[in-house]
Amino acid sequence: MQHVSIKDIARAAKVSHPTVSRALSNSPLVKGETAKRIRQIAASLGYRPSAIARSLATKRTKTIGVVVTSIADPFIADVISGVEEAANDHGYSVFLANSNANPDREVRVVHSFHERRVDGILVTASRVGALYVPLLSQLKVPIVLINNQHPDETDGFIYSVTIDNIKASTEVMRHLIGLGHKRIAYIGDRGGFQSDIERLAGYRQALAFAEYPFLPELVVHGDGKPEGGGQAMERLLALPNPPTAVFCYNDMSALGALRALHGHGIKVPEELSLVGFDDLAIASYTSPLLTTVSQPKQQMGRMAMEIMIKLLSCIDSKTNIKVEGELIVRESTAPPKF
Amino acid sequence: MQHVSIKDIARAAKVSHPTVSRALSNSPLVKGETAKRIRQIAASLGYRPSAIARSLATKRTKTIGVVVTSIADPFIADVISGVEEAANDHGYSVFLANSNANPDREVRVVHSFHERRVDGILVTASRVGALYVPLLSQLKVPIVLINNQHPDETDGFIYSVTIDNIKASTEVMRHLIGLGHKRIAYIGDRGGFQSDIERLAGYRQALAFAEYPFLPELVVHGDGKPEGGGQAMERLLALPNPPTAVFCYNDMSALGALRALHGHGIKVPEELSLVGFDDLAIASYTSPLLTTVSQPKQQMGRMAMEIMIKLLSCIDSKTNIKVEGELIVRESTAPPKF
DNA sequence: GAACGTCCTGAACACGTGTGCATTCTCATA
DNA sequence: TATGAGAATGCACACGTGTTCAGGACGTTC
Repeated sequence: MQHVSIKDIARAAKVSHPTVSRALSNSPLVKGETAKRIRQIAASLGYRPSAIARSLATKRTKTIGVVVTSIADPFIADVISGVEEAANDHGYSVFLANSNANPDREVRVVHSFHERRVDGILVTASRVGALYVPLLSQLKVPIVLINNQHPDETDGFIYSVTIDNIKASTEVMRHLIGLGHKRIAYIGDRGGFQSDIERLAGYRQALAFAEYPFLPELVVHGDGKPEGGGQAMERLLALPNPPTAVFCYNDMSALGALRALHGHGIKVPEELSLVGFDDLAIASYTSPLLTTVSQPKQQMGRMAMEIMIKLLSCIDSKTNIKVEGELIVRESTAPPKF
Repeated sequence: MQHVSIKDIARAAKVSHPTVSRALSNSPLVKGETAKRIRQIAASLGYRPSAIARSLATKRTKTIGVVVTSIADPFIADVISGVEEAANDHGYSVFLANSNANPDREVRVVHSFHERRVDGILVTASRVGALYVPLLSQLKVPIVLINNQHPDETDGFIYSVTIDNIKASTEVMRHLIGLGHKRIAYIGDRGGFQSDIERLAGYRQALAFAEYPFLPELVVHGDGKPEGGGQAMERLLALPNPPTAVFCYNDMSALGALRALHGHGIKVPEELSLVGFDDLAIASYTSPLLTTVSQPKQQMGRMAMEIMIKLLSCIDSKTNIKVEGELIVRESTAPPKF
């Protein structure tokens, strides 16, 4: 006999197993004295209830499936950290699965979650493509997206937590404009991510507000990674009239840009100002330290999980929560030199 | 009716539910023709078997619990990535839980895994304290440790995957000694981690082999994080005769050391050589690029999971697997200047 | 002393799947 | 045609928990 069951306890206590079940769930239906005795016996036998059997009976697994595009992404890792913590606090466990942005794998992951009868699904930073939404909705399970990278197809059953990209982006631009910069470039991402689109929108709004012209040649695209950021920066430097400040879609792009600048012997921030986005740990250890936008990553994960738990308790929640980023001014920005 | 069950299929196919069960598991006991018809009906009804019910019947959940000290640690995140991938490949799902090195939480996590009847438990980079081992062994479930930070208390039922710290460490030292360094310092960790002890042992072995004296003042302790690394470096710089090369317990410590050196205007590697350990992504984006030891992080995770799966298939496996690190020489090491 | 209400307990069943065993069906052989 | 073997199927139960309902024990009231 591998595990002790409530029947074993029942035998030892000379009662029936439903009584044990009730005693252990502190039901008022069982006499205090008996309940106490049963609980003592359960403890002495080292009883641990089977979540499996309980799930089968109650049709709730207290389990959340979390899909990530990559766990190795430090941004996502932080978010997951908050997700797991909140889940644990409420007695939920998380199934972690990464899709690697691979459609086949995404399908397998969702099927796996379905078979395991998760109570809800959390998706971080995914594009939730055409393929994905019907699959998910078919499960009839609450879904919360974190930093959704798709316009907005909430049919009412999809909830989300995202950062207010436009606001954060205009704040970055206000900072640069306030320092006196006039030729400000934007290094974006390539894939048409929603966050990229919004940050670019903020960039343009701020330019318009300051009555600066929007110059298409100052918007170039990387790939969200250092390689692409470096290449994008090279293209900016090759312009007849290069920018004096560059706002990058994310810190990884900024890292690549920084390396390219190092390679050209261009001093940051004396000759060129650089801003990132995300405030990854690495941003505090570059030289110069990177000015960037901090997102409350752990908190976003926690909020997403708490929305989920509310939904599962049938407490309705706000559909789309926007959190605010915070501009962290470090050493990579300064007034232009002339 | 939320989910379709094999009974629903049985009704539609006018057979009994055991026949459906057998047909869907490709049992040879059911006639090919009938099996095909049943599978078609199952597909058309969108049937997904309940892993819960199956687990209850078979007493195997195809589920692995993974305990980490922190998901936000980039090293661990990479390991987990390999773990999850291997698990997915074999039809297993992973429960992720972080302990934050908090004993209360550790206990809760293990209990949670126990109740969920996981088939096995994976622990990364944990100290597996006195509290922990009996708890885990009590579950009578295979356990695989990754980078275990505790001497060795494998009572036969604990398996592990670790890096060969001593070998990697002596290789680092051979590199530095080969460059001509004679005063080489070691910035260690504080907690008495096994990996720290072993890397220090490799340091001493290499010194002995080269017939250099071991100087206690050249061994200082940080905390495995940039702050501690920086402070440790400050102490080394304050010595009457500072080292010409510094070998750091890990990249995070090296990062802090590098900042301290920047602060003092000491050029790396011209005036002082610096080596890290782990080859975190960040090591490729510092300036200068950090010479360090690369560990096959994802692969280690994958191997650990594959050992686990072997164990669950009753195929015995090597108890302790050691993988080799690789010295990555980048820009932070050079011959001493005099 | 009977009727009634309250409090507690146990019997029976449900959840969805897997499996040992008995049973039926099919077909070839005697 | 009867018999047997072997293939195909169904019956019954198990897994561990929760829940509904019926019923027993006990005390109170008329």
